[in-house]
Amino acid sequence: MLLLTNIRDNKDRVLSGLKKRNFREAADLVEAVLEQDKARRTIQVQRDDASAELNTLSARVGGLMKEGKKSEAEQLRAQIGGKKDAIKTLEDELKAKESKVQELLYKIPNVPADKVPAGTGADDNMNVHQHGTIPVLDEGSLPHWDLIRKYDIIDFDLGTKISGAGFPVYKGQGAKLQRALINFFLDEADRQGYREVQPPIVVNEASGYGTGQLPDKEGQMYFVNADGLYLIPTAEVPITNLYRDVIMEERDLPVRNVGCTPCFRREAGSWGAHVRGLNRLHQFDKVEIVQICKAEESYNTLEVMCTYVQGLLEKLELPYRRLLLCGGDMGFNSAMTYDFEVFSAAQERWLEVSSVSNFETFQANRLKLRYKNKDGKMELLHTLNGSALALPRIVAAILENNQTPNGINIPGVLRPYTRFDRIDLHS
RNA sequence: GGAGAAGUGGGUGAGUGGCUGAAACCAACAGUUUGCUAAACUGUCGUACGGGUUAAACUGUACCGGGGGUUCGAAUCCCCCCUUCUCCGCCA
Repeated sequence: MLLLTNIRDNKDRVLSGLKKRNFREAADLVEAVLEQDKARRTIQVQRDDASAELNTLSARVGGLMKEGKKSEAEQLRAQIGGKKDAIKTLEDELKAKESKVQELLYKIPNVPADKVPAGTGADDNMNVHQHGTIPVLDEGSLPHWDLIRKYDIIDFDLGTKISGAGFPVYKGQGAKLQRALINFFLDEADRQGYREVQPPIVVNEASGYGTGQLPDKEGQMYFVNADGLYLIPTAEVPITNLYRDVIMEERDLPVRNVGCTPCFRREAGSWGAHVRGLNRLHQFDKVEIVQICKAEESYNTLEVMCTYVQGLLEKLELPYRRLLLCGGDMGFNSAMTYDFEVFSAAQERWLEVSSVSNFETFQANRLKLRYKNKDGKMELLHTLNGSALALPRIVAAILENNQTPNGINIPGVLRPYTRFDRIDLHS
């Protein structure tokens, strides 16, 4: 959520920023917010004045009672009675205006950072870094959805039976590969100084609002009706919400947390040609890094997080590229996002395996996540997060890129974790 | 799930209808003193949204777990909800 004061004071900057998102309603929404806010302030002045008067009169009643001037007190009391309705009305109007302003603010996405290019979609993203060589596969090489069948390591049919489409069952070496990747990612993060956390994977409504999944993406989350809880779409939600309503000590900054959780995505109506196999699932595991830092450090932090993600991909020996997302392709909450894509050789496609974002104060404003700065003033912190990494597409790329006639080679860095070097038919 | 108790500022904790935005203590911050550290002393010490000002000063309202209600007036009384603790039950 944007800061109202920011919209008020920097309207033009906000508007030109939002333009990069190709967000058509921006101008109307900003106008509407400012208008409603102005009306709100007018009402607040009236309400405050009326309440002040009531408070003064009430105090006078108290004084008269004390002095024993009962009849005068009674008189005044009767006089006050009539004013209460007016205050009540103003109070209600104020609340209505406040929620109107709030509602509008919820609809305005974050303002992209200066460096973010304008654009409407994936074609306008900037390829800012590429690494590794695209493997050339032998004749007869298979896409991962065939490989998992051949080696019997991931089973979609079983998942469909017990849950539904998009809930695969990992078996044998497939399950071990998953576990190996998770441990590898967590160990790497640990080495970089991230604190490991295991948060709940269902969250309440307030948490959904805190990180911005609500009200925007309500339909994309699984919802446990009986308890009013949402299954998390990413560990970002619980881990960032750890800091909701928190005033940090400066000495405890920056906060660096890592967690691995299952992620649940309904992805309603998004099934199509490119979602076969592991490319898009309803449930998958992801290791997420989350940082909270001071405003002046956040873009440096974003860079550091990206470098870290690149290191992981290089250790896994996967060819990848790093994209700076254009305004039109960025998520609602983000001010700047880099996507990381690995090349999946049999599909001959780039697959997104990580998204690293700086939200600036967009989440912190909702979370009320602040610290007291040098001047003793409350200041919103910046939140960032990134996948490090999402499992399924990494698995897909490893399987496809490393396939040989004799089996699938496990990247060297994972072998201490898998305790096998190759996925083959005899295991 | 059943019974009881409790939720106050960064912390401990006082406060059962007006003089309480809230005592006291601790922590924190600034300063004085001291050869350093420590101690002592003095002062400051909530947040949000407004008004006001070039900026301040100054000033209004709201907030004592959350939401309603009673009252001229609520941290204080009433109702609902949430959370925590204790006991019982159940259970990986």
